[in-house]
Amino acid sequence: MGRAPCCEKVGLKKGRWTTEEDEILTKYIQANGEGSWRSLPKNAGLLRCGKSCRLRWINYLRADLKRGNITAEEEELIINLHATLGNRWSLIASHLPGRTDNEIKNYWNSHLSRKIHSFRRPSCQSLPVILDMTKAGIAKRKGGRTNRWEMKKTKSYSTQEDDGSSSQKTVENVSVNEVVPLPSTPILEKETLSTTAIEDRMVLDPYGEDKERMIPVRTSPCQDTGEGMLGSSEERERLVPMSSSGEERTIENSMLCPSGNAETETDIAPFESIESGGMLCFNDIMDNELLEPNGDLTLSEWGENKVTVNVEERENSGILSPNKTAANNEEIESGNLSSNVDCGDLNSCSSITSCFVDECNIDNNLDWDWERVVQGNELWDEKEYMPSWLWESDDDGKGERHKLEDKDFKRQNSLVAWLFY
DNA sequence: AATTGGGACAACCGCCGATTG
DNA sequence: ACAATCGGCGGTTGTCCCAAT
Repeated sequence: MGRAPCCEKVGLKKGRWTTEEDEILTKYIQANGEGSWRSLPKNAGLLRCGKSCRLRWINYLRADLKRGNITAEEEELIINLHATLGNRWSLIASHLPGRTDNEIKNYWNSHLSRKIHSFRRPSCQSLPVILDMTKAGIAKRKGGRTNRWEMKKTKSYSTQEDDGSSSQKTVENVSVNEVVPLPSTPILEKETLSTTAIEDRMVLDPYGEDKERMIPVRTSPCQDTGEGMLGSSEERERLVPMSSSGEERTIENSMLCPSGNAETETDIAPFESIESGGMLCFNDIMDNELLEPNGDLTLSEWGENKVTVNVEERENSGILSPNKTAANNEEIESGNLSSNVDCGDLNSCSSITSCFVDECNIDNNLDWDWERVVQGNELWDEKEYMPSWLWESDDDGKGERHKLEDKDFKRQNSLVAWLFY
């Protein structure tokens, strides 16, 4: 039996709120307090749904709301929190006084996700995605209007350049036809995902009592200096999980990326990373995609070593406890990860750092060769308009991890569909 | 000056968990 | 134990505005 609608929909006004309505609602709540949203419109004399009233009050009429643009500090915090919490906007908002979940969500979708998108790095070659739209045969635009966000960004940030902190955010000489990564973004990520953020995540760990867990902080493979979100590589190395006995357990960098080392893989680090921070890396996705019908998880990790792990065995062995599995499922079902096409836009992924950056071995000394990036443009397979990086090997040979068998052609297609639609 | 395309964001929708009777 | 209700959340849509053509 379906739920009754929250209110009678007939005769109710929809759309933008007028100042008169705002006044009525504000006065009513000031007089009677929040709550009883269902009956509020009737009592207040508003032709609005109770939910609509609540939303209007929470998002715009509350006195404690902060007005104005998101500051750099807030943006930093949002990025940090999103990396940890995923799309839990209300949780993120709770860390930003005066900001609402809706506001943050909109800001993320319109500003930050774009940044992340434009900085998406497709392979271990540390190449950002450069889509030659004319080659790819997509998104042919009529007009030549400059990307508005770029304009706004340039306009808005240029005024801040004086203090030297934001000059990195200005984009210059950007060719219209190319999605060129913002040179600033690595710095941005490096700055924003600092060790302070790690501490925050530790606090935020919903499984705080589980000492076996460690909040994984994914190091951006986009760092060209080896300094990732954690800062220096030494800092990353220091970040090792502690068992309940206080004994260090080394998981190399498997939290960030499976290393291909069998011993490391038994730690199933990527799965821990899922539940700890709601973060899923590319391999998580791949792993899900490659889940065999019999429950075996085929992990063609990083090439040569194809490791098959039976989920049941893992659970029994305590590597992945049932509740952890449940957590995984929850994450997956809740949309943080969907192995089907519904996931669609990468915006929907739980984490900026999890969706598309982590198929890379972070130990790679990442070099951003911008010239090559612009000139090379080899990411699309011209024959099929498919991004060849998905399964073509990296030049160091490790890249075979993404090279699927020919017989898996259907999977390739489904994976591509999942990634791009 | 009109048209067009797209960004920003306010608002809506549907689902879910908690609470209540 | 069950159904109804409520509040809250996240995803999506609709509308407004603006710059480019």
